[in-house]
Amino acid sequence: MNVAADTPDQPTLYKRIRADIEKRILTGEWPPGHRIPFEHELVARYGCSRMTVNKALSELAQADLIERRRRAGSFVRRPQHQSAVLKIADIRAEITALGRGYGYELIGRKLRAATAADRARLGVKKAGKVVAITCRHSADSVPFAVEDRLIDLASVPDAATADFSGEPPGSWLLHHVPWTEAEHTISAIVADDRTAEALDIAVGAPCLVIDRYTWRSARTITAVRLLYPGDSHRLIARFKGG
Amino acid sequence: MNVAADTPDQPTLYKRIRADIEKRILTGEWPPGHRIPFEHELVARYGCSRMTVNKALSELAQADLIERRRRAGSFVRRPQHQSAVLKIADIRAEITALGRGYGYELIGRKLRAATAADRARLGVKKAGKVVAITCRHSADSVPFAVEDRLIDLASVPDAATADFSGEPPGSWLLHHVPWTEAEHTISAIVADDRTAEALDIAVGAPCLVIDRYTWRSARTITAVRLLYPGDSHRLIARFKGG
DNA sequence: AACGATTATATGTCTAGACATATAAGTCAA
DNA sequence: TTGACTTATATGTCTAGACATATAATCGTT
Repeated sequence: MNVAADTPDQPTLYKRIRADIEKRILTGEWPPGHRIPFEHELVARYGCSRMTVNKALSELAQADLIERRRRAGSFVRRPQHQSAVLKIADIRAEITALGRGYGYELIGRKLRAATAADRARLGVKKAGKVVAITCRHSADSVPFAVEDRLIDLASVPDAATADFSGEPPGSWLLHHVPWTEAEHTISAIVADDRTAEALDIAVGAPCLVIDRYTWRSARTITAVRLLYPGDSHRLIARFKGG
Repeated sequence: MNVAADTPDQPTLYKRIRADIEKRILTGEWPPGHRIPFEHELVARYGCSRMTVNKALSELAQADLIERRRRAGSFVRRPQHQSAVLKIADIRAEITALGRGYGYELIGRKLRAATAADRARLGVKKAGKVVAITCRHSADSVPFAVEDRLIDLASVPDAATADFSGEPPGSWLLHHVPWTEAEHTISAIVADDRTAEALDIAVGAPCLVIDRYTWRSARTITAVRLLYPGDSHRLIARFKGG
């Protein structure tokens, strides 16, 4: 009954069905708009029950490779082309992955009542206290990135007493505030005097900027700006689409 | 039997189970490492069959919110923190989304045998022909981005005769080569003479650079470099993690 | 030709079982 | 204490059905 009973079915059947279809889509054998065989046809082809086929197709639909339409069938989707997965690694992990020695240095730390600028940056309206932190990450003692961060104490009271001289605030927050959401904005600037000195680069040299705004259940946690020397740092994003 | 029989079960049951668990994770009620109720416990709680619970948990595992371990149970995962979804829209879509008028201008187009530099950029070893294109995208007649592209004719023969004077090569490729994979590298540079003139910005002004390398079934299609004025362009990436 | 009602059908969800399998935990011997 | 063996159990996959539902296609009427 099973057409492929002779092949070594190491992966489970539904995974094989999913891989078979994905391959045909990715190689272009089934171009966008092509109708995939109906579930009952795949049931006949693979000699399995409908639930098994359904699981394979559901996962393909979840991955946006196909679109499923009631009564009509399942169709290969037009490539999406707009979303890529961007790896924004922890800076320490990034540096150690390069086989270089990680260094961290706290430059400044202030606890203050939120100024108007602080509130705008955090996107909060109510007055409150914040911690402002400036620090530097280095690779083999060469400046790698400078970090300028604001933490909302209303959301993370523990940050008031935390000691950031030994542990970077990003890492501290990761262990104290689980499951946040964030938005990154990537842009480019040229180094001003302060930035140039902190990164040990020339004034006017290009810098890659990552602004990260983090919240948790609609509550602001932290806003951070990371500045990287533009000629030495790269962000990699991969995607599947068109 | 169904505990929530009184609630309006608009979404299907497995979606409600998934949403219930996701909410507890995202609010921190179930922190990383916490063991989620066993499938048989959820079966009892929701009064449904195991397959329904299993579908909910499988999707949560696929989204990396939980980790499933045989014999041990399902556990809330530590936030990932490294992957964000980056929206890299089609430039025309991006400009029209801003409510501005899109303009396109072909600056140069050459068909030539691949030089050593071309082969390095495309990541191919064999000699062959390529099309090199330089063009500019503008918003309300203001330069928005300059594009410098190489297309491998061995993979896309039609590009040899395509007319790129009216249609941007990115858009043309999208309609002629379905389902590709790509890698983006984002960096920052300062504008040199040529770039400054093309973007109508000052020499030494910061530029955001996106290098996109596209392939299809292990076959190179195109390599493109997009240069944006660094102070006016922003890339946004969203993610769920820590 | 245009519109409204009916029907057929592919997907969406669910059930109540089944056996496979990895592995945590317990057992026992060296 | 350690290592080898056994056992219990939670997940992984699958079946052979079922009914619900959205909608493409058909039919009938104006």
